[in-house]
Amino acid sequence: MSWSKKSRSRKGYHHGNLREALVDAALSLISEKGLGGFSFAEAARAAGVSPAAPYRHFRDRDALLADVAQRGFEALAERLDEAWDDGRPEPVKAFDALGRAYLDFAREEPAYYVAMFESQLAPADYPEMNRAGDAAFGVLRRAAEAVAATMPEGRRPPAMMVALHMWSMAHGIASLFGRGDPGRRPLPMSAEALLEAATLVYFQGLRDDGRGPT
Amino acid sequence: MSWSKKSRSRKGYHHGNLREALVDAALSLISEKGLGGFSFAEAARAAGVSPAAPYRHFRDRDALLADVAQRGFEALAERLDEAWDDGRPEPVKAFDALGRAYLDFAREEPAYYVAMFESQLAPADYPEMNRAGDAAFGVLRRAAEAVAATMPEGRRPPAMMVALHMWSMAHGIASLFGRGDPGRRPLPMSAEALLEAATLVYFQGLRDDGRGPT
DNA sequence: TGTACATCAGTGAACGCGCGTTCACTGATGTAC
DNA sequence: TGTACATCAGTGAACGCGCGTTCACTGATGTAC
Repeated sequence: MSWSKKSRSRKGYHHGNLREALVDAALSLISEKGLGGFSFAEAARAAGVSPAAPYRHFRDRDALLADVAQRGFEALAERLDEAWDDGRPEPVKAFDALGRAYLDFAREEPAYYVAMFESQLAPADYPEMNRAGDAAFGVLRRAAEAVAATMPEGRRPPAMMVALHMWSMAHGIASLFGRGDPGRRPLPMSAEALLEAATLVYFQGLRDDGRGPT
Repeated sequence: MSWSKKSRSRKGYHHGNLREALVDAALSLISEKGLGGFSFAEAARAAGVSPAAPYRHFRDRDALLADVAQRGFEALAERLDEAWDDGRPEPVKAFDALGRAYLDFAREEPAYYVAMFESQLAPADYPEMNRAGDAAFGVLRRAAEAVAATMPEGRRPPAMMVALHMWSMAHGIASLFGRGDPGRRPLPMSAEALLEAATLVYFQGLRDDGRGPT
C-alpha cells in the first residue's frame, strides 16, 4: 500500500487543470481535423475525462471555442506588441516586423487563427473575445499612428485607415497563402516577401499622396 | 438571381432538376445557418427528395460543397470580368470597378464566398473547383497586367505581384469587414471606400517606386 | 488538534437526435425495331 | 405505329455512429471551530 505515493500526472478524481487541458485539446483537434472536426465530447476524451465534465468549465461547445479565440487574440496581441517593440529601431522597420509577426502567427498557430476568424461566433455574444480582438487591433493602430507621425505634418494619413489597410492586407495574405495547407496555390514568392513588398509600395504611396505625378 | 430555373411542377417520381435544386438548397442552408449547419440530408429535404437521392448526383457531401465552390468561382470570374470591361474606360478606373465587384460579390453571395474560402476542401481533390479558382484569379491578373502596362517601361511592377496584392487586400477587407454579420466591428468607412483608398495609395506607390523621396 | 461540513469537480448512464451512407427496390423515360 | 427492354433517377427503410446535453450521484478538498 503505497500511501502518499501520488501519481503526478493523473491524480484520479480531480483533474486539477481541466480548463487548460480542454483548451489544449481543442487546439490540437482543430489543427488536426479542422473546425468541423472538433467536438466537445472528443475534447473531453482527449483530456481523459467524462463527457459531462467540460460543462463544469464552459457553458457549451461555443463557449469553449470563444475562449480559444480569445486566447488567440491575446497571443496575437502579445506577439505583435513584441515585434513592434515600440517602434524600434525605426517605425517603418518595426512595422515590417509587425507584419511578419502576423504571418508567423497565422502559420504557426493555425488552430488559433481558425477559431479567431472562421468560427462564425457572433462577437456580440462573447464580449471578452471581442475585447481581446480589439486589443490586438489596437497594437496595429498605435503602430500606424507612429508611422503616420513620421510624415510631414499636414499630409499625414489617418492612422485608422492605415491600420485597417495593413490588417486587411496581412489577413488576406495569411488567409489565401499563409497557411501550410497542402495543395494550396503555389506562390512565386513567400507570404512574408509578398507582405513586405505590399507595405513598401503602400508606404511609398502614402508619402507621395497629394502631390504625386498625374 | 438567375440560378434557379423556374421550378418545374414536381412531376412526381422524377425530380427533373435535382442537381440544381441541391445546389440551391446548399446555398440557402449555408447562408442561413453557416457551413456547419449545412447537411446533405437537409439539402435533400429542402429539395423534397429522399435522403438517398443526392447520391445519384454527388459522390458525397464534400463533392456537393466543392460543386458549390466551383460555381462560386465561376460566378465571381464572370462578375469581375464584366466589371473590368477590358480596361474601359481606363485601366485604373476599371480596376477600381473590379475591386468593387469583388466586395459586392462577397456581400451579396456570402454562401458562395464561404464555400469558396472556408470550406477547407483540399484543392487537389477537386481539380475543377481549383481550375475555376485559377480562372477567377486570371481575370485579376490580366487586369494587373493592363495597369502595369500604363506605367513607364522599365519601371513596371511585376503584374503577378500586383494581382496577388490586390486579391489579398480585397479578400482581407471582404473577410474582416465586408460581410453583413451583425455585431461585426463597425468601420469608420465603407468596405468599398476602404478598398478604393488602398488601391489609390498602392498605385501611387507603384508609380513612384524606385525614385521616391527618402 | 481533529472533525464536521460545505463546496466543488468530477462520474457514468442515459436521452433523443440528425447525420452520412448502403441497400434492394421501383417507377418513369427513351429507344430500337 | 406499338411494344419490349435497358437505363436511369428516384424511394424508403435501415444501419451504426457520435454528438450535445441532462441528471442524480460521489469523491476530494478546504475551512471553521
